[in-house]
Amino acid sequence: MLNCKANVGESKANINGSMMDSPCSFTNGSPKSEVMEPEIKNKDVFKKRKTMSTCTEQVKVCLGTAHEGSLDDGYSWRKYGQKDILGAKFPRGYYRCTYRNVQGCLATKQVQKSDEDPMICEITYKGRHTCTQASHLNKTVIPPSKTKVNLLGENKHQTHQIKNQPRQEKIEQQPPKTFFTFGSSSGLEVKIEDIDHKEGIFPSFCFSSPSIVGSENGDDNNSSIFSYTMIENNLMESFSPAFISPTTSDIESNTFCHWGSTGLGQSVQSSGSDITDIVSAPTSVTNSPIMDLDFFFDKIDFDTDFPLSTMELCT
DNA sequence: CCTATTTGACCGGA
DNA sequence: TCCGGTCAAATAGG
Repeated sequence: MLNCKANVGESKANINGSMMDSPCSFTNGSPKSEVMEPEIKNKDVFKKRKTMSTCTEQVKVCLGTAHEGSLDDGYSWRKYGQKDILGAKFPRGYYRCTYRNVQGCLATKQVQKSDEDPMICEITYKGRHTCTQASHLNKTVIPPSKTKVNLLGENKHQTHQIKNQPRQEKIEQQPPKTFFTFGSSSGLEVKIEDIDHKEGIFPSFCFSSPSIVGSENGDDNNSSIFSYTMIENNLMESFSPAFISPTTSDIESNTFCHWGSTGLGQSVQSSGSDITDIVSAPTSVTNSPIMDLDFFFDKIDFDTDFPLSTMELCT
């Protein structure tokens, strides 16, 4: 955990410059540890409310024709409640990590459909995964054949959003500092915003579906900027192995993004700080040298600058 | 039988 | 008192 903090600090990845203000309290040995220990002695206080709101991450996901169950961030979740929220058209679902009891993982998430667009799910993550989920590691790299990712830095409140909005490529007002863009104009757009904290709690997202190749929508992605192949062969090679390899020996996933496939193009937007966060964690574990991602991301605009030859590799 | 989901009740902060 | 979050019994599914 100290590493976590240290990395956050060192990784100048914090474009916003506010990362050091993070209230994230996931610090080993901290008396304020959020770990909720079962209060066996006193059953009356069993339902004592947790206070782990310091680390949250909000994500908006457009489901398209899929249902929310198909959303897969790489972790296993178990639903423990559903609640009608005042002023919201749709009930909010409450999920906790499947391994809560087994491994004491306190990660939770809330899923609620957007009022404005039922196709959009707002997912709020709370807490950090302390579990080690094999499924998470296994699912790491199953990207769609053609994707377009948009990772952009946000200055406002580091909120993560994930969206699938074919009609709007970008809705941010702030000039993006860095971004990838996977997927076509008709694809799934994923926007990630980090609201309350400066650490990436969930460094990766996986929108997986059984159909990856030859999906009914596969032909719609001809306009994709680059494909997974391209990412793997070109983009990812630009990073240290510790960063890109989902199969490294470390338990903590070193993967940056998970791409499953819905058969639709997908795009991901993430703040640069998150990218750094993602990188930082594995770095602290592996001690592997890692390149300066800020430099990297600041230099690249995948929408326009990626070599055409690379695109051709993807076809 | 085991695990996951549903759903009404309960808790407690605002 | 309201309402969001959680619990846990009932239920469903493999």
